[in-house]
Amino acid sequence: MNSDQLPIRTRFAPSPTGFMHVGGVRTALFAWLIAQKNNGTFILRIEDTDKSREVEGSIAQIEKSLKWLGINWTEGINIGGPYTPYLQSERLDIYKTWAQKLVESGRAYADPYTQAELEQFRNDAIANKKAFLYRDHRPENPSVWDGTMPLRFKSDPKSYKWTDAVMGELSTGPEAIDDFVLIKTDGYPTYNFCHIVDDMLMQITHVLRSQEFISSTPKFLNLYEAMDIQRPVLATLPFVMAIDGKKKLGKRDGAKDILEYAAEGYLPEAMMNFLATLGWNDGTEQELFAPSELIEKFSLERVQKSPARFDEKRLLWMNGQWIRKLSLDDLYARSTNFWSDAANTAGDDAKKLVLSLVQDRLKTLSDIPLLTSYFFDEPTAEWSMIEDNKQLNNIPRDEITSMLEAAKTALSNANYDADSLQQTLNTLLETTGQKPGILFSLVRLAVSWAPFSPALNETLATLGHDKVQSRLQVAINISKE
RNA sequence: GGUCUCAUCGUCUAAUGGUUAGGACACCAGGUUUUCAUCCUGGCAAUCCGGGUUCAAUUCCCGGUGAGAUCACCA
Repeated sequence: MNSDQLPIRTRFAPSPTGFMHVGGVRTALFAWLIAQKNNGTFILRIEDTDKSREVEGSIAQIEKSLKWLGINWTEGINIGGPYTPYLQSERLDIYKTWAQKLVESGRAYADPYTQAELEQFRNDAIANKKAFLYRDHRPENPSVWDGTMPLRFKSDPKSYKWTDAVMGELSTGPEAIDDFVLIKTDGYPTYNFCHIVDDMLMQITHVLRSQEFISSTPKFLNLYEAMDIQRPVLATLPFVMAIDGKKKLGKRDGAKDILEYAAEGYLPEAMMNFLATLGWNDGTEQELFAPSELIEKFSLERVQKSPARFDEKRLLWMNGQWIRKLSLDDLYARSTNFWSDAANTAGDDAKKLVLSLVQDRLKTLSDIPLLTSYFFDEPTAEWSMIEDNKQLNNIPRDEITSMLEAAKTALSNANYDADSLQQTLNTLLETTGQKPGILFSLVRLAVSWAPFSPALNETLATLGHDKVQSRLQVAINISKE
């Protein structure tokens, strides 16, 4: 807790067991924000000590996810730093050294029992309605640890009170402390042991982790004492819950890969904003925070203690807000992978112009094809759209035809800029004596055959004279059938 | 079962020993010469329950209830 004067160093230390979901990313984000805010260092360490759970390609996936969000590490995997290596499987000698120290100080011993014997102890405890504690079965004269048996921590059960930077005052009784395994028989350390060693050696000042670790914290406190090391600031983050479930968001419960959101056209700014404000706020009524504002304003003290549901509707709204904040050039640069094939045959200027019309209508970048298709592809006329339209469904066919013809004539001589076209359309309203709700609806459908589109004058201007003329002619022909 | 944590609108949250308990998302209704979106206006909607302390409790205390976590040679 006396880490205030030290340079702030935080870490994110995931296991390579698959993709990253929003819960994990939020933990990384908060740790990163603390480091950024304090001009500290954010470290990426990989905890690959369970070979059976390892998933091929996970590390690359984790790196890609963090990079997409803009969470950059300046020390760690693939970068190096003063405490290399940052892959735990390459640090086995280090853990062995520290384990040996515990053996020598009498705080670790070889576990003589088989799995079956352990199982028996456990079952007996359950049968007697007692909590199972390994330390009730400590061997009297443990043999020398040669690596063929698990190495266990010889705990010193006691009550603890400690302060968590998020949760506040926490306490437990001695029952929470047991002799846990430090080194497994495969030679790898357990998380419980190696993260303590690494955090110490890597000079980590703030340890942020998710709520499931709160009940193992007393074990860590006990080990810190046994190893005589000053513990870092501990911060426990509440869970991110699935929106419909009551369980923490996890891969089994349908949590999505963060990169799926990228593929669906969410902006990293929106995702970061959303995750940061899921369980944190700055005390004002501000909802939208740019990354730089988050860095400036974030604090662990204002992190919520209770779990939060992951509300994708709020994320969607936020994404729309962030899309609208982008300059057209920036938006265009980010839209590269989202255009339809037909759109991609058009030039940059054409696409950019269309994009400017739909920017306010986008919730995600993947809405682009749906909102812009008729600018690049000839739409298929669906007369039912006129028959089902509540403004148009009572109008006789011949009147529809004559309106379309009048529009075609008026527009054939128009100047194709938005202002002139609005003039033309207004004049057309007068000459036909129609209400805008009728005439504009009809023309809009005839040139787009889309359920929605930008303002009519802008749509026409963007389509251009030739497309407008030919599409109106198609509509006229159908109206006469 | 043991241990531990949490509890304000449907959701994310603000606030305070005295407020009409505020904002945002979602939803509903109206407005902006068509539609959809944006934008604007309005509406709906919350302090888990019971005791105590107090002139006053959503806020402090205790007890319930509910929810969650953990009890691995996983992290």
